[in-house]
Amino acid sequence: MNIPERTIERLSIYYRHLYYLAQQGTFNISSRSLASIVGEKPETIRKDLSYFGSFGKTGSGYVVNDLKREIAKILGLEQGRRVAIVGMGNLGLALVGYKGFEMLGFKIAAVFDNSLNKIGKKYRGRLCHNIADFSRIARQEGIEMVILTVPTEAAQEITKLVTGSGIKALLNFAPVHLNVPKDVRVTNVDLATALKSLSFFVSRR
Amino acid sequence: MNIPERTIERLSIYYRHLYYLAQQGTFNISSRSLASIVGEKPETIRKDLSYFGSFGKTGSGYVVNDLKREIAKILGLEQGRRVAIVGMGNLGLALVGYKGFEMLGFKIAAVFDNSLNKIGKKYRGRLCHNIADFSRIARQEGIEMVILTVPTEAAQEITKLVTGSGIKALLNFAPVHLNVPKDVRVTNVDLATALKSLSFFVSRR
DNA sequence: GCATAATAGTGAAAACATTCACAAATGAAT
DNA sequence: ATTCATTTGTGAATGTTTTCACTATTATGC
Repeated sequence: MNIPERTIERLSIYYRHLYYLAQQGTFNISSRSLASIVGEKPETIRKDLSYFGSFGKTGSGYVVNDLKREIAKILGLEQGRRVAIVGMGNLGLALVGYKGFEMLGFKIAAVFDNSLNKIGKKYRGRLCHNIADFSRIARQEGIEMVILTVPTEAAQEITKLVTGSGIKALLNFAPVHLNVPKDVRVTNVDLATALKSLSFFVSRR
Repeated sequence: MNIPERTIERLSIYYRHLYYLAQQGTFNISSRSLASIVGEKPETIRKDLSYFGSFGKTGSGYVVNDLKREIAKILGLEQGRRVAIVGMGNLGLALVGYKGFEMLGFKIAAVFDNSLNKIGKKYRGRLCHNIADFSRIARQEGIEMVILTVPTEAAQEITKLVTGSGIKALLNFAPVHLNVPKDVRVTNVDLATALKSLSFFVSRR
């Protein structure tokens, strides 16, 4: 069966809210209530979950902790994935300090740059490595995913280096389309694009 | 006619690449070449454009500058929209310095925070205002869109303040679903979610 | 224990988005 | 001038995602 991409995105969102709910001690939740929290429709949530199994109980809904665990399993969050950030500019720096990542089971295990000003310095307790050493250190640290916050001009070249070292998942903040081998997954986060899309809706009001 | 949401997102991406192409002096481009640059199919590009008119010329493709201008018109980028950033934490700070915004016709006209440590300070040349004065300053500065980089706990409350001042477009970085009046548009950028979605694809390899 | 309300799960229908495939127009080459 | 290659724009076909609507199950109140 083919699982819609949007389903995966939504599962991530459900996960986060289940995390909050668990924290504040909520035991049970119906698809209806969860829907109103996450801003979706109840049937969307039920359908999304149905791709992976059936986790609820007719009449009373879902057990928050169980559902949270199931989604973690689906998304592969249980193993505490190890992530590297490449590019210690403003954005990279902001992301090293972003609590959301660690909270959800990601471990920022290494950071890289190519500038001599930055290599050897510590950023929130993490030693900045020379990007030239990526391959060795990535292996050593068990890096599985890379967050790319390098300047646009450098993005493609560094992508080549990184995928050449066996990385199969990239979160790319540079506003370019990266050419990668077929088995590598890229997710683009394009801040200016998000803003431009919004602008369209401002215009047509 | 109903324009697909993805079409709008893609137009933004086309726009940026047309901008680059224009800068480097490219005069003409076919849907085929543009497609390979932006990572889409040629017919997707043509279909996307067809919702708004017909801008190409059979046999020779599109004039880069003209198409760029047309898309700018569609997305409402021509008027140099004025944007405020609310929340001068790490992420807000990184975004004030993000060149992509200004380059594409957005003007970061004001920044806000609620902390006395930050109010009155300058961030990349912009005076940080007290969030309590939002309404007045937004009117004064002609703010149309807000980038929200406040802590999760504060996001809903500040959204209320901001929409209460007549703002109709929000780019939200806080990982919550914001409740807003029907005529307000919210785009969520959720960094941890993007990473989690990627994680799924790492798992299933 | 029974009636009523709440709720999950899910095929089927509807809505939405992409891709195909081709006609018509243009450009280039000779 | 004619042929051939290129390319757009677009209906139609296909594929994908969401929503509907219903069944079956569980919980609750009396």
